[in-house]
Amino acid sequence: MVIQAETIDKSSVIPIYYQLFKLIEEQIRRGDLKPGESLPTEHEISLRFEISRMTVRRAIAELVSAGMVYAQQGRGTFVATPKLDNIVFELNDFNQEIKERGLNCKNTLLEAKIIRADKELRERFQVGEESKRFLYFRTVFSAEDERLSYEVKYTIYSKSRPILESELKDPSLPGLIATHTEYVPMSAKKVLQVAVCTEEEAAILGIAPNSPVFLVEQTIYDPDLKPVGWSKAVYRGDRYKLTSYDGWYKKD
Amino acid sequence: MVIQAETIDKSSVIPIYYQLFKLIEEQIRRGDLKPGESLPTEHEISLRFEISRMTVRRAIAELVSAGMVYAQQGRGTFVATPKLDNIVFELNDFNQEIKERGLNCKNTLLEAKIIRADKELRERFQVGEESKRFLYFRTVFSAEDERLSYEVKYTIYSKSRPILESELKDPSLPGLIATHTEYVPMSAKKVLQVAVCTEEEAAILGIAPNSPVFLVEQTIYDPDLKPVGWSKAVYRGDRYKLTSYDGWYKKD
DNA sequence: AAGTTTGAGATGTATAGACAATTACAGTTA
DNA sequence: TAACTGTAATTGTCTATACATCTCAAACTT
Repeated sequence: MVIQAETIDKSSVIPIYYQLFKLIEEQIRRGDLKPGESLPTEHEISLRFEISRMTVRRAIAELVSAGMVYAQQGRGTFVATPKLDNIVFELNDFNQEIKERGLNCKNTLLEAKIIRADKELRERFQVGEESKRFLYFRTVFSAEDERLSYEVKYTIYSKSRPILESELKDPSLPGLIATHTEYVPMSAKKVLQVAVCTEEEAAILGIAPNSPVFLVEQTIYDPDLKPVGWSKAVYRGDRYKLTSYDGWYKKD
Repeated sequence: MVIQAETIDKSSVIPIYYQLFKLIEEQIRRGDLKPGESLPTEHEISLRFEISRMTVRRAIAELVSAGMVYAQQGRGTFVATPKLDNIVFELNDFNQEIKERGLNCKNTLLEAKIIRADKELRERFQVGEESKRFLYFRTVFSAEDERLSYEVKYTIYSKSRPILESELKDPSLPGLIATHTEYVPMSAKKVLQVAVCTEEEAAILGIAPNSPVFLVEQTIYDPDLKPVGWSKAVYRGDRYKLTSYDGWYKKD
């Protein structure tokens, strides 16, 4: 991994740490630095640009606080996986807390197949007639043998790869996109609504038809903001709630 | 403003900057340092605790990033005003976007009265038999003459003040607490759930009974984490949705 | 073969000092 | 009086250095 030296101007009015921050940020966004990859060590960077290690640390601190990298004492600094898992309101992964509680939970693959694109799907993905096929997944999330949510996912079919059950360990839409397509999931838009469930959803989740549910529609974008994945998830209204804390006492 | 020196232990395994951070945070929470007030200068703090100015800056940087203080070059560092309006997911004010769109919207006071505390209410506010009375509000929010949400609010009755219609310009729970009680709203806990509306709620909102709705329960706390307000709001499921953007491209 | 120790390399904390940039204010000048 | 000027105070940036702490792997011991 090479960071180019000529892009830092020590005589500029723009602080050096900020220039370095922007430089590394750019590399990550371009994909020159991929998630999981390590940055050069602080020592290396300070030598390459002939700046103090403290200044390098200041730049890295900004990246850490932006959530783009994480540092591990004794190991190094690494590019973070874009946090589609959210801090904001735990919307990203409704199931995060359940998993953290150590409950016996699992994802089950109900169906996975290649489908022909229809007009609606092509519009959603902003693609023309040339994209004929999509991948289609149906999964169920359950904890303690109780089905809690049901999700339908679509992504563009661009790699002919068998769909392995084992991959369902990360059945998230970004995970599936990374595994089964050539696209890089980079950002997400999520819309949360309330709804009453359909007959089909009620049957799958084992609840009464027309029960209230959370409905989360998610669109995943690649670095060029092209939509590369779409999903619709239904969460049992009697099993999920979202809690948020505001103000200065957040952590207590 | 005095920060006490004996509370920093330079030989502790806990970093000095963190001890200082906690110390100042505590002062702000206690109200020893009030919003708008200035902190001692970095130089003063470094002298008082006999630590380096860079270490002081590190502590202050944490406070800045936590949003508790803000620094102005050439002037000083000041305690920030707590923000109960949230950025996280616009949950704080479901109606914020509607208001920003410039729609013709208003809050209507349906009812405001003093009520006797029952057991449930006393438990919710963690008060004993001595607190006999509470304030009770019922309000409706509407836009373009359509009723969109309905909210019930409770707060401790501690000031005998007439309830003025004009005050309903800020009918938020923190606003009502600040106006009608001696308490200072400092933080909030919100729980979002889905539900089907009751007959009463359906009648008020002009929707069918058992329609799906967002249900937001909010508890407001004072600086001592004592609950000083509670509300329950119902939002029409067919009129509200929450959108969030995640990932690194958020700003683009 | 399995466990232990050691050391190199990485990030974390802390210091002391220099200079830059901004603000506020007092003093000077037109 | 009004505008300008300079100076002190304050935060912002940057350096160079020292040592602490953690990780990993190689070397060593049992």
